[in-house]
Amino acid sequence: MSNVRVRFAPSPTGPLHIGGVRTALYNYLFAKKNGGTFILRIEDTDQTRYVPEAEEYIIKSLEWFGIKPEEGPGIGGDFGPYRQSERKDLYGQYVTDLIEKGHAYYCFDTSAELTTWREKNEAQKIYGVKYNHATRMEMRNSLSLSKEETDRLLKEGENVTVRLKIPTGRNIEFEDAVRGAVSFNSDELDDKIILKGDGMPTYHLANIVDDHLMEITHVIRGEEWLPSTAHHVLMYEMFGWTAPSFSHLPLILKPVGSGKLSKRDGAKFGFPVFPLEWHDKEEDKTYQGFKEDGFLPEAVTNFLSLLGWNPGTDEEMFSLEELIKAFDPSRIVKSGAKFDIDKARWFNQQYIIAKPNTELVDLLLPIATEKGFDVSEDFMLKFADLMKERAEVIPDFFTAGGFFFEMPTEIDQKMAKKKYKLENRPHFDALIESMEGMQQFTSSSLESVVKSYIADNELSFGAIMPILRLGACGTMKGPDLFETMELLGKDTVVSRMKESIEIFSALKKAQNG
RNA sequence: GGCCCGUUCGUCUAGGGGUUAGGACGCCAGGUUUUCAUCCUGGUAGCAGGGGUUCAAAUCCCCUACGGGCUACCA
Repeated sequence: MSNVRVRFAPSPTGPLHIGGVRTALYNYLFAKKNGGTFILRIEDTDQTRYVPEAEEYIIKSLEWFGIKPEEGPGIGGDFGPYRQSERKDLYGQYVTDLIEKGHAYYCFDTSAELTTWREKNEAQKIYGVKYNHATRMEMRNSLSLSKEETDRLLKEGENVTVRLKIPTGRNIEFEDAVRGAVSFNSDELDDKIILKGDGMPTYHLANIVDDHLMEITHVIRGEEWLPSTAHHVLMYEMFGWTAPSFSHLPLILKPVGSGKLSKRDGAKFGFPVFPLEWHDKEEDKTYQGFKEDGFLPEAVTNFLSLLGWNPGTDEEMFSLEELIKAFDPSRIVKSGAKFDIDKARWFNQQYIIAKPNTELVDLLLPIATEKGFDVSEDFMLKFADLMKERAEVIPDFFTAGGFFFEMPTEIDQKMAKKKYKLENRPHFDALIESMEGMQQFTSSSLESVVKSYIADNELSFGAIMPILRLGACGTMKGPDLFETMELLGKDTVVSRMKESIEIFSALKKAQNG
């Protein structure tokens, strides 16, 4: 029995984005690989940025991918509650502990004062001024103020925060499982706030306390946390706790340009950055998710797993189960990866092709119904089979295979003019007549009827086949013509052909003047 | 500005002293298919730059450049 315990700890400030999904995925894979436990913890300590729908969205998204937490809000577990807001009362004693040990101190500066202070410094071209060993005595806190003054201010109780007292002259070194040794000079670190004016802990405190209390053994999170890990390591030391192992994941970057992938990039580049649809109330805007854009969850996890990790072999098709077997955190890449939607689409196509037709129908039938097409499950089964190799995403079935449901209003006129010869009209009329007379309208009988007609009349395939396709489908692109016709059915094919031949003839006559 | 992390085809990556620097996506060409797609074959294209160390450097060291992250009473 392994005691590996990892957590995915998102902040419910909005929809989970694709980078978050990958972080969750790697945590999940690592836990499963080691027979450990994967925990979901909601870090909702920032009440100003809290978005009520976000938590449910996060849970639903993970569910869609098949990433199941064993402990978490709504799931339970022995280490709950799993929402930090519900753990609020628990953090106080740890703050007191740090203050008593002389590792933390009270501050009375208001945020407005701090802002003014920073601006004043910036005006003198001093950028990124820090609240630290060099400046703390100029500020209003329990270190710089007299005991009486401190007590008085504490009694008033307004604007009281608690900061970490970072020791000077320390070299803080820790081993990152992805990056190796990382070191910081403690003189460069700021005295981070650990308890806010509203009584809520900041990420830094809550995270360390909860990771300790929940017995987290491995912290796998985004690279944006690397700099503050120095603080975290120091805090473990101050508390006298053993720090977990740290792995900092490379960031997922924009496909072009620079910077990490953001919410707006989806709209900008025309691909989703969220798993599921998200309605942003503030902007009154709806963002499509991977699901709505017709991606399969298993394709997305496969693609995402390879963005910043590789198995060390040439293999790249991995189900979630196979990923668990293959996952090795030591093979996580150090540098950021640009999001490549083309590759994501390729993966999706591979998964569509491999997916059983019945499962495809589960996805396709509701869409067909929504579009107002009255079709049977059996029809959709055959449709899925014929179209699956032609779809990168689910909607492609309907854009590329729309003619299975209705004759396109826009037919490929250019091709019709090129391939249709007026003198062949009698042949098409004859072919339509033979089709009408067929008992069995199957692809094989259709094939023999058409092919023997072509042979008997010493015609070329090129003179007949394209027109048959165009006449029945309106487009040159599609699955095997005879199988397509079989699925379309005799009545549809015959009536479409009759109409089309008239149109083609008219087109040709107009062209000839 | 400061601190930290990074840099191999356009993109994702393998390769960690001796390799014709490998694979995948994309793109191009050919084959298969009466079309399209799938599939198959081939091609295209890369070690950021400069110094060291070494018989030998993509690989180890240093510098530079570039990219990224952090620098909030946000996570």
